[in-house]
Amino acid sequence: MSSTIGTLARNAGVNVETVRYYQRRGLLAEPPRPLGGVRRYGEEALRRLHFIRQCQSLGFSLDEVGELLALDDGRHCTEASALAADRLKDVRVRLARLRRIERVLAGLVSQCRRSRGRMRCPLIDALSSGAAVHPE
Amino acid sequence: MSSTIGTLARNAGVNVETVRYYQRRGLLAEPPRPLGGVRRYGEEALRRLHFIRQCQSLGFSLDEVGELLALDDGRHCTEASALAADRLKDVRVRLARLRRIERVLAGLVSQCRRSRGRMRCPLIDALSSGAAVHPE
DNA sequence: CTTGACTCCGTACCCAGGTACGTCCGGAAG
DNA sequence: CTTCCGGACGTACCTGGGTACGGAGTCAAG
Repeated sequence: MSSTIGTLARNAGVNVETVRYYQRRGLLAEPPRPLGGVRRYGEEALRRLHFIRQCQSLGFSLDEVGELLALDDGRHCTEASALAADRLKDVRVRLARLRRIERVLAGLVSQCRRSRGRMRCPLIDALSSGAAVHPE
Repeated sequence: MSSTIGTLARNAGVNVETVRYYQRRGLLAEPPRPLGGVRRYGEEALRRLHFIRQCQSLGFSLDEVGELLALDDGRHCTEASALAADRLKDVRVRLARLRRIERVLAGLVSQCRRSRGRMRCPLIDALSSGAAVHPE
């Protein structure tokens, strides 16, 4: 059940170069090469790639993925959850920021719709003056 | 009331190099230089810098800022609000993505807290298996 | 007149997260 | 045997949004 890098990459849904890149970054082991032959990757490598992608989809950077991998034996729950809590905090900050942006943009767009050419564009004006953009 | 690049940058709260960078990107005019002298920047440049920063704080890329600047006479409300609507759509997509991440991370962290070392770390396990990470 | 702060300009570099390219080499199919 | 695919490896390049460097010129104060 061991595959070449191309098959591994396809199964994991990543590019061959990405697999190599992860190896260069030390996130993925390079299996030994049987004298001039082709490397073979097993289940382990595939699981590892899934792990990395899951982490990324939760917003962990590749550096953080490295830290999580060091805890991969399942026995450092405290450390791992601390890392996740950091990430969560960060996500909440970004969420708040994005919600503000949504509010402001939605307000500007709807002002524009209401004022159909009767005056200067309220959107442009708001951007120029700073009004309504930082309404705290 | 005209200032050198350093003063302008301080007033706008950006780096001198950033001002130059915007000039290179065509977002900011370069005032003529009086034969071997030092360029002078007026109110206009400061307003422009504020405009750019406001746009950025709403998530517009510098390319989009360029488009908005082309509409800066306040008479292209339709185009400007279309741009903003695009941005808003995008913001909402990112918001949804981030909300999912928040949900998953919060769930994992609280599982870890509840299971205090009684088993393999549920966070690491979830990342390895993919369970709970893509719960749609 | 000199010193020190500032400006000008071009170019190179930073970060993440890869992608692309060029060359060589092994293995399998025809 | 040749042909061709795909892997191996190293290096260069990409995007965005800047930052840093270095040598030269300018300006104002002492």
